Amino acid sequence: MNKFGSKLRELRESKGLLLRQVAAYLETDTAFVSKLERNERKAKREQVLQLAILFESPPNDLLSLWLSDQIYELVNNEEVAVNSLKITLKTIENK
Amino acid sequence: MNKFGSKLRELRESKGLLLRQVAAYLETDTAFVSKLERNERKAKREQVLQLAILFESPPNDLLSLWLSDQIYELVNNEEVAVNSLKITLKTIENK
DNA sequence: ATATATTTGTAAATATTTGACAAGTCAATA
DNA sequence: TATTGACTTGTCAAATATTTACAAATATAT
Repeated sequence: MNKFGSKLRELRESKGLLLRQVAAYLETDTAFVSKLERNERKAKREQVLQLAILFESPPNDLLSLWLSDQIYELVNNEEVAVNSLKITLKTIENK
Repeated sequence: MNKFGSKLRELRESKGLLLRQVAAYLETDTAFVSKLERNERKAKREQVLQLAILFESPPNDLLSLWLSDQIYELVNNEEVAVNSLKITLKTIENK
């Protein structure tokens, strides 16, 4: 769904930061950050890492949500979504 | 990896078809089909369905491999790949 | 009402993907 | 060894998609 964006908003609000402060940190505008939070735009991998630093959050936690959103976006609507995910998991887990 | 392309080649060879015959069926050229088989090009969803008909193979089987390749391509290289896949699975399975 | 924060819309710039073709390799065999 | 047929590789312009920055709209708070 929008796990990454929701987390971002949660972290931002818990720190009492404004969109424009996060935007400045990422060297972009508030519209972009707003869109990140509502999953209307996709963050670059590098931006996820920067945000992890800003929010003192484990990078892999944010990366997992960020990647998961992308996977969801890819497989969502496909009847074979679950099956395909399982195939991929097996493939990866068997190195 | 290249599950879809490998399956395609396997099916094509088992039917004794030439690349150009499959290409004609898909209204494209042999180079494109060759690239599909070697995962150098991505088939359109519609082409997967056409191929399922040509090879009398269950559409969902081919679609699963086709989608799985795309998921793999997306998460491959990411340390958090497995974790992200599991998150996505849970999200989808809980409807 | 004003000021500040956030969201929405969009046009131009960028980037990515596609499709079609030409030229290449390879293997079989005349 | 020349030819043929099957497949692979490389290129590149056209078609698509994505990104970006900005302006405008809306919402929230004082």
